Amino acid sequence: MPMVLEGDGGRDRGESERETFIRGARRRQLVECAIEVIAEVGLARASTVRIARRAGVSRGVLTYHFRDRGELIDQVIARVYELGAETLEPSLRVTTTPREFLLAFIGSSVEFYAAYPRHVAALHAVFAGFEDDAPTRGGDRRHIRELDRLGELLFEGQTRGEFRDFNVDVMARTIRQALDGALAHVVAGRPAQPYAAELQALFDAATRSAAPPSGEPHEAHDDPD
Amino acid sequence: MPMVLEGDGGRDRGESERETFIRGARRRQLVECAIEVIAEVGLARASTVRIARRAGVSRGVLTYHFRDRGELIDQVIARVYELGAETLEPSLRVTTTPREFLLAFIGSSVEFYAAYPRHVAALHAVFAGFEDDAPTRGGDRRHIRELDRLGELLFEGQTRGEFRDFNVDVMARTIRQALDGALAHVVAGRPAQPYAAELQALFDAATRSAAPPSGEPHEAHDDPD
Amino acid sequence: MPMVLEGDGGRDRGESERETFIRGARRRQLVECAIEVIAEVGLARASTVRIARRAGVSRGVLTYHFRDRGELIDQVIARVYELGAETLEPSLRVTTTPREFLLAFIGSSVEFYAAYPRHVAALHAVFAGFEDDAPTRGGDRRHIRELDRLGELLFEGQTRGEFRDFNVDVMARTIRQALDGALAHVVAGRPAQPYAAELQALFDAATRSAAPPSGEPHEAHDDPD
Amino acid sequence: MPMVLEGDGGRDRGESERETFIRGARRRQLVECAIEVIAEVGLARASTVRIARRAGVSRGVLTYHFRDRGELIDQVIARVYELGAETLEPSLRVTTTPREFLLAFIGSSVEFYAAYPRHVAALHAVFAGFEDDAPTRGGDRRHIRELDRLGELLFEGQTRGEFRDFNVDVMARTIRQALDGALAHVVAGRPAQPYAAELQALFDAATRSAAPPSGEPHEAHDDPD
DNA sequence: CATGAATGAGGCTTCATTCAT
DNA sequence: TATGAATGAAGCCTCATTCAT
Repeated sequence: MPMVLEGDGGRDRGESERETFIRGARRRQLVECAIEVIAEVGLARASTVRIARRAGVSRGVLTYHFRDRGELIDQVIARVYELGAETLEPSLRVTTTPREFLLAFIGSSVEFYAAYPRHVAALHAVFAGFEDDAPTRGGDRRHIRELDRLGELLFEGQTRGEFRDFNVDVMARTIRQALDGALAHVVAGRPAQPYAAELQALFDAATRSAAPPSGEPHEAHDDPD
Repeated sequence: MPMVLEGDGGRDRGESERETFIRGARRRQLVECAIEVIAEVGLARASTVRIARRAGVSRGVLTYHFRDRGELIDQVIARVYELGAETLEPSLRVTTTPREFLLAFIGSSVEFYAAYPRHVAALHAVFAGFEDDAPTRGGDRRHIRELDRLGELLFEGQTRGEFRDFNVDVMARTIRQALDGALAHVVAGRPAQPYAAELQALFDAATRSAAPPSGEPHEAHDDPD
Repeated sequence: MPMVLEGDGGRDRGESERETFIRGARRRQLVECAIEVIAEVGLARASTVRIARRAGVSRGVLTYHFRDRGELIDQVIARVYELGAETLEPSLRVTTTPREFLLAFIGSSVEFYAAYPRHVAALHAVFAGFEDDAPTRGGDRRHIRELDRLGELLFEGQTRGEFRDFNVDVMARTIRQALDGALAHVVAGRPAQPYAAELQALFDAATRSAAPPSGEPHEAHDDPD
Repeated sequence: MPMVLEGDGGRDRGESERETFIRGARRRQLVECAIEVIAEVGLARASTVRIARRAGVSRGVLTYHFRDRGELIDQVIARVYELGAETLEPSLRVTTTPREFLLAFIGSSVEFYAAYPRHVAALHAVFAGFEDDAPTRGGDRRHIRELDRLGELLFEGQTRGEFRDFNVDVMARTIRQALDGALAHVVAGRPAQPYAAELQALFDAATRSAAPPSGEPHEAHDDPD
């Protein structure tokens, strides 16, 4: 979940275009509080009362600004994605090859985690808790789109000959999972940069197309789907 | 969490209440039901009433056989670890080098997921939900031990020269995360074997030391010392 | 409640005259366990499971020997009254005047508490908890009879001129309450004999018919009923 | 427990949540309902649902206004102590000697019981039920303070020569118990005043020193020192 | 805009009791 | 006689939500 490749920065834009400024500010503030609480106690324990208490407002405010607890959670997701996009995009834009992109993606993702550990932890907790909620939620689709996007880049690398002939979906998913692992590391308060460097080296080694020795160490490159 | 390297097979066995055979059978049956429900709806939504309904018994039966919801969950953890140990051990015992061990570990882990997708999904859900529950749970320590164990093997591989000079903790954590990804894939009903093969290739590439002698990528070179 | 003037020693005699000896022994043992548990944790928390555990038997045994939890409690009451009668009667029989009787009654009651603090505490807890149970319980009536009995003796003392002209019911009730206070003192582990001596002096002073000074310190000796 | 010598009138007032007027009124109303229910069925059977039903509100209202059932009970205790202090203080303030104080204390205590029989019965039930609940409760300490206070007065009476040389703790405890007996009498619907007069006479007789000068039983002899 | 008040569903647990063996 | 197994009622609590002000 922590992978953020694109962000539309506040969905619902246009749903009620005439958002008063104060209303918007209030909403953002509440979303920040929700993020903190979720990061600290998990999604299930992040009750509206707890979030309201953190914000120093009454319970009703939440249901006033957000029709639903669900909508609040959606805004949490949107906010973190927005932040993620802001953080990642500059680094990614300057890359020129798939390999560079991959390394930059890993590196700036971890940097993002280090810069906003609570935000990302909250997002992670939200996705981890979604098995408990309604099966289809806003963020999930975004999530899928991300996997697709990373997949496209890996595929492009293979086409260019930069990457070896791995299954793109497996690799994309594994990268995502590896970054989740980095998140746990960072959230635990341990140094981010070395972890990022290790991951970069790991996936560089895992993807690069050094002439594979004959003898086929492992079978099957069939589409695992 | 899906990594299972060791299992003590039924914790608390004989703790002052001798296990009647029938009692043991009932408990196992209830644990299986709990596993199914947790796998389907997640830990938080796996209420005692839902589990009891699944088992076709009254709610009280659960608190009769398990002092606590917590104890039931503990038994779920124990059961899956037990199964995992049974499944993995044979494959792992016959390995002779760290690399073989690594590949076998990945391969038979995914096999395990394919054989017991619901069980492993339940275990995964349990650990995912633990951030919300009491911080220290029985299975958690087991978990740590696993990471240590895998780390030791990776280190041994580096010592023998089979593996390159990566950070052992990062690699171990990443492997674990990658297997979690495999679990999601398998639970979604997609073929396990090709996914396993891809992961083996991925981590083989990610771990192997420089260019091994051609023709023999890096076959078991049992330290002749 | 701790006042015990008469005991019929095991009511229900004749209800099932052919009580096997073993059955009777079992029942007595269970009653003793119930007494201990009630004395320790109070009536409300003295659940059948706790009592059974204390006795080292299964829960079913209780409902086997006693149709009801209520019947078990009744037996507890009966047992303590029985003990009380055994303890008090010798002391009381040798008295020859109402004043002697009163002092002996107070003294041997407190001795009884000191000899069987847990039993008496259990009885006390049972009566304290009865407001929660069915309003009319076996022991209650016995209780009333006791008050009557003490009242008769006080009245006899007044007739003989040994006692002053107090209201008999009020005095009887107050003596009973004072003994309850002694029970709390004894159960708390503090020395019984001095407390008894003080109570004897107190009620000796309160009842004796020294020529009351004119001037009427207090009005109304009307029947307070 | 029915002895009320001092009351701080509403504990916890202003504890971080300022008492809205309406909120305060609601709370008081609910406390009154709780008092009625407890007086009628005892503490153990005074479930939240019963209290809510009595108040004509939903169960949730209770946990909305009182974090806990325990807090509600605490408020019951506080309320009755508050009432007791209001009732007793005027009578006690005008006394000038320990003996007067003792008689006024007994008299106005019973008056209090007669004025608020249900309230006092509830308090009594609460304390009777506390052996089953958490051992240390708010009101308990207040209780101890009362015994101490009465003890001090008795001691002062001995020092002045008004009272004979009894053990102060035993006498204080016995007075308290005697008042409990009066409560039972009053709650049963029988006339309070004659009972009070009897108790006054009883403890006057029980405490007074030797034979006081005839004609003036023992009128206030303010220590002229 | 904001709040306090109220609601009712849902969850976990304890417990007395019944039943089949 | 004794036991383990099972049941269902009742209690307390948390929580998301609605409503009137």
